[in-house]
Amino acid sequence: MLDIKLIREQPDHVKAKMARAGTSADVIDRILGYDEERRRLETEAGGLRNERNVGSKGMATCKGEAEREALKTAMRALGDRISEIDGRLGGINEEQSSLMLTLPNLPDARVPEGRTEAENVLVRQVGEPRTFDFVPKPHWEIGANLGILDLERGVKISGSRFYVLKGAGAALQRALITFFLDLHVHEHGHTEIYPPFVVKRECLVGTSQLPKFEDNQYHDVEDDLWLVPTAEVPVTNLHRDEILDAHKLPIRYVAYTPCFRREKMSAGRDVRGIKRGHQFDKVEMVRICAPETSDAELHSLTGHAEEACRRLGIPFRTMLVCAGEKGEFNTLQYDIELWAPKSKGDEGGEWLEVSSCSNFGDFQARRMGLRFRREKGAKPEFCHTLNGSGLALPRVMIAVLENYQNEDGSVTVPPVLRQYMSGLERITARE
RNA sequence: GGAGAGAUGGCUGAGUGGUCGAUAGCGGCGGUUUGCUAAACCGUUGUAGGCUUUAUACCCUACCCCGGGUUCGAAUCCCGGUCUCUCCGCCA
Repeated sequence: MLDIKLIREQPDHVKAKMARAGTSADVIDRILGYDEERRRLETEAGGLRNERNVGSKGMATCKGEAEREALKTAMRALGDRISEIDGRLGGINEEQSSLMLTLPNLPDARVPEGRTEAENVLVRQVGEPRTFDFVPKPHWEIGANLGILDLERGVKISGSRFYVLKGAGAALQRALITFFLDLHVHEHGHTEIYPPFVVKRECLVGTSQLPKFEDNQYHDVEDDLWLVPTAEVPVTNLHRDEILDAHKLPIRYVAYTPCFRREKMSAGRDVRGIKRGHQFDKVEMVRICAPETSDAELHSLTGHAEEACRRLGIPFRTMLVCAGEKGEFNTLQYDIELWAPKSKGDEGGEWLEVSSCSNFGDFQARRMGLRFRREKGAKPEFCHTLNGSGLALPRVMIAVLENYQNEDGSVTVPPVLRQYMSGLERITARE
């Protein structure tokens, strides 16, 4: 959420920045209209309340009965006017705040211009795609041949875009999760969190999935609980409505959770394999910090995600995401992509997005009342929040299977994962 | 799931219709005293909006879990909800 004062004082600046991501400026004018009306009514109601408070105090020390009745009548009239104004105020507040909740964030000046993925800017690439001396297979074939990935039975029990991992496939996923957690906890200084996998509505509002992306969420209507689409939601909301001591910042959390997404919009896209499903596992890093350190935090966060890729020994590249492609609620976003040589089947390989590292500035913090205090007696200020995957599992699985495949159909286990797989060096077909 | 109790400032805990943003204690902060520490004493100590103003000053308003209601007036009375605790039942 943006600061209403900023909108009020620099509307043209706000409009110009929002235009970069293709957002219309009309909504700003509507908000300003509501804001002006709101403040006018609040001032009016405040004055009337003051009048009533003074009058009511006089009531206790009133002398004559006639005077008392007259005062009572006058106060009752005042009360009626106040409730009338409050009624209008309630409506206006609701209109204004629901508009405020739909506004995007203002992009950082470093966000490149552009509408599509093609306009993202390459920041760095590490490693070169492997050249094969045999014809490599896509992961769905590798997985099926090894008996570690069962797409058909996933569909049978849960519907399209669900899959089953089996044997060494399930173990590989578990190894990746543990590897990522250990890396970010023991070497990158994060505290591990195990959060609930369902949250209240207000949490989704806090991190901005609601109201905008309601149709992408799995929602239990009976208890109004929502399956988390990412660990970002429960973990960032851990400190909602809190005022943190400055010396506790930055807070660095890492959490493994499954993620649930309807992905209604993308029917027909990325249908082959396990690239895009309704349920996937992810290890997510979340940071809460003071405003002046969030840029450094974003870069360390991105570096930590890159390190996970580096240790897997798979080529990756880091992209600075352009205005039209980045998440509309962050200020700056880096995507990290792992090379997958046959992910598009006969069309060949592609860079798979396995992490998205974003700085949200105070946007989420405002929505969830997440503040900190620099020192005793100082005014509370909004924190900055960030998050980034470290990493998203199915796509890492794709990259591992496709990059580490051998001519005989087996898959070499990346050295860094072997300690998490009872020393297994190679996944081969089994009964 | 059943029965009962409760929710008040950073914490503990008073307050049952007006003089209550709220007694008191603890903690915190400032000060006095003081070889040091401790103790004692004095003072101070919430959030947000109106509101960027020379000023974190003054003033006004709201907030005692949340939402409604009664009333001239609600922390206090009534209704609904949420959460917590105790006991019982059930269960990884």
